[in-house]
Amino acid sequence: MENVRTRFAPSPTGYMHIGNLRTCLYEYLIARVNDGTFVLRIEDTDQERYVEGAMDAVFNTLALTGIGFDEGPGKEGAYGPYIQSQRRNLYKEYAVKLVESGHAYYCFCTKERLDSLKTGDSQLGTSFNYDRHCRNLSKEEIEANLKAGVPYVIRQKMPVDGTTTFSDLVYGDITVENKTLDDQVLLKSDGLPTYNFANVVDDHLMKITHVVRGNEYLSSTPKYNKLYEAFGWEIPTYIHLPPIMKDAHQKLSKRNGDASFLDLVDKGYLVEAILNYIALLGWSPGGSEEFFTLAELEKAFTLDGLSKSPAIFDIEKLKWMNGEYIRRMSPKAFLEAAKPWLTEGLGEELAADEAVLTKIAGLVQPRTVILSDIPERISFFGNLPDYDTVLFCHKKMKTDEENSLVALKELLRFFQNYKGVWASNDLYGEICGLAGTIEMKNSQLLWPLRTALSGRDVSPGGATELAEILGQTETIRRIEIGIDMLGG
RNA sequence: GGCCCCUUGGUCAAGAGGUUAAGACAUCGCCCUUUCACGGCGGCGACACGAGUUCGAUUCUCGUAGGGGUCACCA
Repeated sequence: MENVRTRFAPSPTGYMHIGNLRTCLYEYLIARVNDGTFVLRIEDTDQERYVEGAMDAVFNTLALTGIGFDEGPGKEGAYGPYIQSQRRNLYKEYAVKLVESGHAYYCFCTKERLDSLKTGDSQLGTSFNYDRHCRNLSKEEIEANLKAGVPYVIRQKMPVDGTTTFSDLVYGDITVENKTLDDQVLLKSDGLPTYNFANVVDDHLMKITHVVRGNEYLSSTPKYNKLYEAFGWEIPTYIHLPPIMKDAHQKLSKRNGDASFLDLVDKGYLVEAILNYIALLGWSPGGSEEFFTLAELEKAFTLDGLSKSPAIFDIEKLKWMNGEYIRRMSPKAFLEAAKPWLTEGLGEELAADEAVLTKIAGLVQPRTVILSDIPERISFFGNLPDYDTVLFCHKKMKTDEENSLVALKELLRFFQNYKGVWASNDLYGEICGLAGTIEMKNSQLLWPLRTALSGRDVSPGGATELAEILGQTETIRRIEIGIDMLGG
């Protein structure tokens, strides 16, 4: 089999959103699974829409995800350059070739004429198609216009009747009537190619075998095929992907911050989890295994698992998967990843204590869904928040303000005299023992303790786990505060 | 509006003529438990509709409805 070559061809007009990334991922995987080549090509022929920094976003995203390209900017292969603006002089030659072979023609129509055609059409409620005014100009007219320097574009000459059928790997065979095909512009009056034209020329020149893109291109694909045929080039395999939706009606858009890959990373989603989740949006591995690393996807990916219908981006499932990835990390890896967030929650000073940091990380790891949850949940370690004494009342724990006060007084005495090992398990055992001797339920000591230590209705870890981290002095101080608040 | 595409629970999705129509997320309940979370067990919940083909259609065909895409000298 010939060498499979796929390409990711972003235009630098904004950041990478989840939909772009998924397309990129699939293109990469199709190459990998076939031992093929993955090419990165930057399509920047529209100078007006160019966005500063957009190229960096592409490179950063690829670097972060581990999706490596085999050829592209900075990694020249045999078919460069890989930035379209650096190929600008290449396309005209091909457009002219098409004119000569009778598959395209010069068009001298003015913008004004085209505009009036359009408004006429929209009044009729029909779609706009160029009226082919210049399609049959005489040789003399063309020569004269060119000589006089009249601005022109080159248009593709579409067949007037018959049908065109193309084959897509996910959508099957699709047939359209040729009369619906517009004589589209190939070369703009500035001498640069349109996207559709540059795409075909570049894909051919770069020997792309599998064209993977969003299904919004489904309706222009017949025009592509006519171009390939006109040149006598081999038509690539098409793989059109359904969109990723924000809800039932709207595609994920660049406007929405959540749709940006880099934003999700900033919010504390793990790169691996995002990649794994989006791989599953529009592709099914067949079995029931849902967890795939990039390396595993490179082996497991199959074209027949691709779906035709749009998928809604479900942040809830991503969250779940992110939590799973976090729980599967080694404590060391988690500490590493969570460090900035832990520091934010604890403050520089407390976070500098490696032992404390490690313990808190241990408490927080099984409870974390996204990293950005962390700071808020652990801030009480550094500063006891103001809290209301109703927190001491818990029906199931059988506590109220009255018996909580009793409990805290007992606990204060206990901690003041405690000489044993300052570790959660030891403390837990001792406190349960104490409960027995003063005839209270374990929970009637533990709940008030946890409340006094955290000032929160929920905390990552139980009473003695918090005490272990807080240390004896701080534990005593917080119990005294609790007693004070309960009017003791 | 023309043309093209899509349609299995709230969401992602298996299934490709005969299944009690998988699984996952979410949700609900129970258990575990020093709060929360984790974990375990269980519940609720779907083939858009109508014809046709067939002994039999979620699965094939045609319509209808709903949704999406596309109709630029943008990509």
